[in-house]
Amino acid sequence: MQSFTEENYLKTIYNLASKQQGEVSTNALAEMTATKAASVTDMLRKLADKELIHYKKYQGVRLTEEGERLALQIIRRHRLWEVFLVQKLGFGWDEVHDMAEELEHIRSEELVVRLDTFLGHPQFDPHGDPIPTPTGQMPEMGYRKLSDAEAGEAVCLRAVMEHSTEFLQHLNHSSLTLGSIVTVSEINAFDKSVLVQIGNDRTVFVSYEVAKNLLVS
Amino acid sequence: MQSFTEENYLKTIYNLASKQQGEVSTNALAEMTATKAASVTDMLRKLADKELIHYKKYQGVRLTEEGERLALQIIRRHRLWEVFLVQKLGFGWDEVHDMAEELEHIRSEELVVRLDTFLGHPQFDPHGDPIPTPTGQMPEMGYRKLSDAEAGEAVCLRAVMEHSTEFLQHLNHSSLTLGSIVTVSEINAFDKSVLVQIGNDRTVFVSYEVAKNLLVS
DNA sequence: CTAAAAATTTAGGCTGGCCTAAATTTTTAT
DNA sequence: ATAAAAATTTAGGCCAGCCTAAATTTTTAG
Repeated sequence: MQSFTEENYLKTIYNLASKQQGEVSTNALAEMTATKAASVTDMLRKLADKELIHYKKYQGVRLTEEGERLALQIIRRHRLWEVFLVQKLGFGWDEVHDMAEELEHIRSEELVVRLDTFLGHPQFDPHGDPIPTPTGQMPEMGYRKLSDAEAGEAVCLRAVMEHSTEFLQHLNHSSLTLGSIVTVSEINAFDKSVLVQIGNDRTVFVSYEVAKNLLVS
Repeated sequence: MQSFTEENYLKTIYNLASKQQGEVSTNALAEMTATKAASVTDMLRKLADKELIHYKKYQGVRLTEEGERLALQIIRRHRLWEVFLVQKLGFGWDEVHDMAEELEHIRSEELVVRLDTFLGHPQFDPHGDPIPTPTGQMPEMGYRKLSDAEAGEAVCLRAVMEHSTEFLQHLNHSSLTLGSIVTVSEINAFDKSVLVQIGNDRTVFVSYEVAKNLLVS
């Protein structure tokens, strides 16, 4: 049985690893967990002793199979609770992260099973992220970034890569909603910003910074 | 802001205080929190420093107004989550205590407000305990114990005073359900056990130990 | 290729919440 | 009234998870 803190490290290692290739660095973990590198090193020794990570000094870190299984279990819980908070309690997608961060640690297999059923076995959380299966598989979505689309293309907004309140509220203001079909009408050659058309009437300016964090298909 | 552990002490002090008059003892707290008396003393000093309890050495402990407000807030959360687990997720009333024990510590005012609305502003939890109001009032129910009823009386089962899985499962087996009207048909003079009639056909034996933990009106 | 910079680990220390053993206070029984 | 028993507190210590400062290793720049 892992502590709250150990679970957070596993989840964070998974999330960082999925954004790059190779090992995850101590510093990156320190930044994500809002602690210092020395504290991370302590915890890595502990997780390595429990065989939840592969760890060689100075060489970064990688989850073991068991570590990945646990990480995916925690991410599954997190995403299911986010669905609950948005769909059942009516929170905005920009409000639920911190609460889900706490709810994900509630220790009960049965609770997750029943929550999943109650929610109708959702496939995606409110940010478009796929919900890992009960057996610990992360569905591969094969989305592209909006910033990689070509002018003239019509694409569907599928997910966000950035979960901060500020980013999500910015999308709210721009009427950029998951599930919308948008047409890329113009790509600025200088700053790579994008003009997209939503429906027939509305044209929205999307900066490169934003477009890089929007996944489409 | 209180720690998880501090919240548990406040809740436990409230619960013990409501079952007796006067101050709550260190030993009683040690038993309820499954720790040792010395550890309780440590925590009492801390809570007294924060002015959440009135505490004089060797004299037992009592909540301050602020302490009681916090305790009732935690109890409110606990009972709302129990309603959620039973009514929305379909858990049995004998299965939800430990999960609610964790859920009650999730830190979000807004979450409690929305959960309450989602559940339709319930007045009682699945064990018949009243849910404290948002402003921190504990509704007074004025129930009696079944063990205090007289032969011939018809009473309604309202709540249980013991929340252990074993006790609740025993009630399940005996078809003693909250809301049922039962008639006390006989009180054994020797062991104070009770025979109650449920509906027209069924007669159930209720030991004094059980009758003492059933509240009726 | 090497020296400086960056990243990481080690050493030693802190706090919260727990423990045991010993000391102290209160209660109970004679 | 007082001695024994029970309850409580104090003293000192442990572990998890964090910290800073110093030491070490790796990476990078010239």
